[in-house]
Amino acid sequence: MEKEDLSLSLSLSTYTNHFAPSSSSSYFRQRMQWNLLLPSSSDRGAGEAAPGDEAGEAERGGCSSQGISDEDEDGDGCRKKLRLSRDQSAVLEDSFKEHTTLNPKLKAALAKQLNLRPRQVEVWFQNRRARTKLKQTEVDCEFLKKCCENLTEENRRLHKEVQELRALKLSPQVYMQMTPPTTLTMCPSCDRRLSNSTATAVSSPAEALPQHRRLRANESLANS
DNA sequence: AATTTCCGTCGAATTACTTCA
DNA sequence: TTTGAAGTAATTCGACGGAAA
Repeated sequence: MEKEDLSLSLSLSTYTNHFAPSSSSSYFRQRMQWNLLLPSSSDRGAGEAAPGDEAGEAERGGCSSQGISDEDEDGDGCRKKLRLSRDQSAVLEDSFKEHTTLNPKLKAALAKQLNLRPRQVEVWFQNRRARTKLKQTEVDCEFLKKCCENLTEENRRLHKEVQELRALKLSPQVYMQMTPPTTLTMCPSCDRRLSNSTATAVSSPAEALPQHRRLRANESLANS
């Protein structure tokens, strides 16, 4: 189901570390399950961040777009950036683990629970998907780089081998002692590779990468 | 049944802002 | 204190699919 979260942990951990929600994952998961069904008034909104809480920073700046009132959508046109509180991020994150896409019902429920506008929830999910994709791209890129290095090395080795064989051919004494090429069914290199091939998990990026993508494609299908 | 229009959502690109080293 | 980089919320735009007319 959630393979991509592996790749996400990189970026997200740096982000969530700001808020240091140590071991709060299960707490939030549970909380979300309850709250999505029973949005509680005790759930403080971002704008109501307690003093000393990191969430308080969300209100810095005077015209925060945080808060649920729809009248302040743009108003003076200022685009103050809110910082989602630790709680808000955790709930959204948990929700994203369940579904990477939103349906209108979930969007509304999350918005209500988190005291955000539905649009903000929508934007968060969009950006979150974008981050997921970016991370996956980085992982794919690293993998291809490794494959490229391996192939380069293999190519170098084969070139060397060809040179050695040519040298042998030019040396008559050694050459005459060799088995005629017509009876050579498999060169040593190929032979070696053949015996190794079963032990190689992934033989080419072309094989492995599509599998990456297939997994994710299946996941998104399952989520839709 | 086929076409058009509207609406909601998406991804991609970009901007604007915050935080931190 | 200033500055640049990184992270991310928000905006814009074009594409697409589904529902209604």
